Amino acid sequence: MSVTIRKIAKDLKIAVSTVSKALSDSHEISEETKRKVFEYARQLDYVPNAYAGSLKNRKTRNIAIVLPEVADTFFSNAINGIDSIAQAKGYHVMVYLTHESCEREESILQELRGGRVDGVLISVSGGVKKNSHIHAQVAAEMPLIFFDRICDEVDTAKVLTDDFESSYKATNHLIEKGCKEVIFISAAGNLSIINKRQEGFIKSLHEHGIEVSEQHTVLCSENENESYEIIKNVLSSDRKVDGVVCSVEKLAMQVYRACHECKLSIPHQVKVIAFSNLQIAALLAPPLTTVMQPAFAMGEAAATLLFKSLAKKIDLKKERIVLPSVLCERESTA
Amino acid sequence: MSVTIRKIAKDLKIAVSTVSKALSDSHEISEETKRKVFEYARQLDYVPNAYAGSLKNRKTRNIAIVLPEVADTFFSNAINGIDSIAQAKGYHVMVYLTHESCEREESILQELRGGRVDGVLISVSGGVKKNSHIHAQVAAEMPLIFFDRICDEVDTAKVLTDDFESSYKATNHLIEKGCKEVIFISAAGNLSIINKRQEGFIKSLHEHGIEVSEQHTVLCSENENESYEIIKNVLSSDRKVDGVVCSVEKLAMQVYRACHECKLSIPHQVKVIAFSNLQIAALLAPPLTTVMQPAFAMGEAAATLLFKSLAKKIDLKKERIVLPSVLCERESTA
DNA sequence: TTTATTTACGAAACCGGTTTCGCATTAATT
DNA sequence: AATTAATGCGAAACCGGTTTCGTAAATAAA
Repeated sequence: MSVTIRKIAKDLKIAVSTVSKALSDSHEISEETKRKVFEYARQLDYVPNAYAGSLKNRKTRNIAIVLPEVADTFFSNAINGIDSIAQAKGYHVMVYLTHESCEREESILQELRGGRVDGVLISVSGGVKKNSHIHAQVAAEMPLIFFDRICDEVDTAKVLTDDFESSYKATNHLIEKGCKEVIFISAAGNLSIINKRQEGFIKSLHEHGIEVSEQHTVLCSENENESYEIIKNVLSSDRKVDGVVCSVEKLAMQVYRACHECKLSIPHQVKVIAFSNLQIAALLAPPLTTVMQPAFAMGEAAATLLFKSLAKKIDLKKERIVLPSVLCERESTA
Repeated sequence: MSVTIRKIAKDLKIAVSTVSKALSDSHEISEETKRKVFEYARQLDYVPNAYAGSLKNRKTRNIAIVLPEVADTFFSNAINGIDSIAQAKGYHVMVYLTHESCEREESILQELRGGRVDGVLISVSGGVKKNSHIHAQVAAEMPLIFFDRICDEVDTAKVLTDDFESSYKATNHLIEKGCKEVIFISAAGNLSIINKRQEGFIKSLHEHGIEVSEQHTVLCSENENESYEIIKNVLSSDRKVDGVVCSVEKLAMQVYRACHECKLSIPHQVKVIAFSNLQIAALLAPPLTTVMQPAFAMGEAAATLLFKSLAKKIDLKKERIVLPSVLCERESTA
């Protein structure tokens, strides 16, 4: 049995409401009484029940982060950014992993409608089924903010990077370095950010007078080894691919593996650039040129929007924040 | 206003308790009534309030993970392991980052006593202040389980790896590969796992007839660049260090940086082995020999213990699970 | 037929806070 | 001195569920 305000009230022979008001430092209560209550509460090591009050005022001081996975530098840094703001505001963070499953994402969002949290920050899964209706439904009942992997159809706040431009620049970079046969690889799924990146890639090809075909975009799998095999096949084909834009961090590893396996030298035979936030990119063999997203700042921005919304200071529907990515040139594209 | 059982009761002209029982499929309620209630609930898209019931039965179906950081492969994999079990059991996961600060850890644990969660999984911070009394206090009120970074003084369940043995083997490995001047580097903090690893290191030196001095163990900093400088100084000194055991993943990066900077060839001049779960260790220049901890399995084990405890099936005080680490030999120690 | 038991449901307490409102007592105003 | 306002506190409702207990009607046993 933990200590409650009723016990304090009983022991001090005062009303429950008096204790409650005293603890919240209400002006209705005399300094004398407050002192007594605070003193006794401290003595009993009173910790208020986190959810008792949440029934009445509908505030849990919990927020949810819904994302595909945590073992990815972008996401873990984003969590860090969100957490830094949440901790400062005295909020608690719940983490939900979808593992790219739409079904899971759907059931998670469904559950979140039960008032377990005050708001949701989400980076949508890359599964097949579309569940934007669920997103919209949740957003109608509580603040919901997209970060990075957004859902265009849902009318709420979004925090993202300049995917189109940065992918365009990344592709330009490869071509300027002399690549003739560039490919764009992505994992399965129908993600807006990947589409944007692919569009940027295509724009670059167009501008360099390259005729774009389906062969230029390679669709990998969610499974690492499958992706590896697909990449190996493409690289070892007689197309003589000499440039790869990896739209996601995970695939960069498989490209490296494939190049090692096929005895293709990076950057001499194949140049590689990847969207990645890996800190150790500089220590790879060879150091990997990356498009680094401002993951921490995006997390901060998304969380800040959420708390402003909770304080009724803004209308989420009007918010859209775009932060720039940074191209870090290294030896893999030298 | 979300829909509540009271609204359902009112609309259906039956009692609140009837609705509650019907929804929980109680035998007290006729199939006929249950059907009506379920039907209407589905129609209104009823989602029960997550915390209303938690007041009465003291179950939130939330668990907390308290750990130093999330941008570390060990921790992110451990979270994955925990989450996999939690999701299966229908529990929700709250994540708390301490950033190695004891003060933060203390205030987090203090807050958790307010019944926000049903149990805690913790990997303690490496700060200076000792706060095992808080751990003990929390453990007295609710299930608390240590994983990896344990707190010996607190009498509750612990899930860890064979730190002593694996460090002993790692050091043996270096010496067998011909290293004469081996050092052990660790970050600041007073962690049991680091102490164990250091003891294993020292045992190996002893057994190989090496006289152990303070010089053999190098204390780095929490700050990356400070650590880098410290490591660089040691490696470039006239001691001719030719073997490094990194007790934490983060430091391996700094060792690589330092070797590159000082033009020390790995493994020819310096051999490096690190406690690390990095998947891309094999892609570093050169591939890094690692002691891999079973992070996912440890998370699973810890979560499983927690849920057994919540089901009153076990006494946490008697539980202690030790999982073996695996030495992955690569070129950095060739 | 009478009594015992089961079935199906309702009323109300309860969990631990917050908040509204009412009522003394004291202080200020006329 | 009489009226008004402010102060300090208590009783009780409330949030949205669960759970206990009581009871009327239907069924079974005596």
